[in-house]
Amino acid sequence: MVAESMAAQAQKPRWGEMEDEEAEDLDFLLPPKQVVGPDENGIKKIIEYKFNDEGHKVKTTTTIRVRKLAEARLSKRAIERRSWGKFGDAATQDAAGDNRTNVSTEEILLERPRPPGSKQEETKASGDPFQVSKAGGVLMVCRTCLRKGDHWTAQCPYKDLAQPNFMNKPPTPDADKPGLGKNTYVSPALRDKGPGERTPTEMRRRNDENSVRVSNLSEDTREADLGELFRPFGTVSRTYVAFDQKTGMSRGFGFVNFVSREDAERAINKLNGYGYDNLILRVEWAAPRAT
DNA sequence: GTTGAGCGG
Repeated sequence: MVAESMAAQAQKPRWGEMEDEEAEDLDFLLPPKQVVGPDENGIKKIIEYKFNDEGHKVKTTTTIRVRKLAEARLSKRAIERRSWGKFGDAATQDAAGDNRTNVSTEEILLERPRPPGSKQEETKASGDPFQVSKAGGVLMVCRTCLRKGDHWTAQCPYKDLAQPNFMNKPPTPDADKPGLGKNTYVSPALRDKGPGERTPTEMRRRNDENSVRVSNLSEDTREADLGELFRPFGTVSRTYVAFDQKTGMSRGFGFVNFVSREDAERAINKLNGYGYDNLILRVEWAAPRAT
């Protein structure tokens, strides 16, 4: 049965193979292909024999110039490296058992994966940290200074303090913290700070004073673009593009905050009226945000 | 003409 089908196949070759088989048979009668060179000038000759349409034997000589290593822009070091043996993991693994290439399963969060307002992410019932902490007895954690059980964010003593002098001279609202007697040495890093708390310097506060408003943005301008545009003028602490809550479309304006007011001023002077994405940018000091 | 999100007991 098996032999029969094999015999049938041998007698009746598939049409796609016919030409190849024919050629193979004829090639057997021809002199073998010769390759000469390449010589020191990179000249390589290939001599082949074929049958033309009339069945006559034809000799074909092909001359090609092979690129020398130097022409391929390989440095001497690179040429030398070609003779090295494999090392590292590659020395003990063949191509089949290659585990040097991995597919990453890491989650990469996109900047704006969906328009805001569309309900897709549901907070799991047990996933809310505040629900858990309430049940666990931890009541208040201030988001500004991370102090626990002391005050809420809105009542944080640091909340309304002015930024520059404040950083040089930290206030001491909690001098009576347990374990921090007045005569005990406390390292500068931990001064006026309990475990898990933020020093005033660590607290990130928005600095609206150096806030620059940018308007007439094209609708595909994103925060990263604003960063690139304004970074040359100085350290940018924050960029923001206003998006419509419902449509997710840009509202055509945004804000850039600078660490230094002077940098912000230079950016305003240079970029106001600047052409960007076929639009004329408007750059000015931002008014204090509405409550 | 157009000025920002989050934030609770």
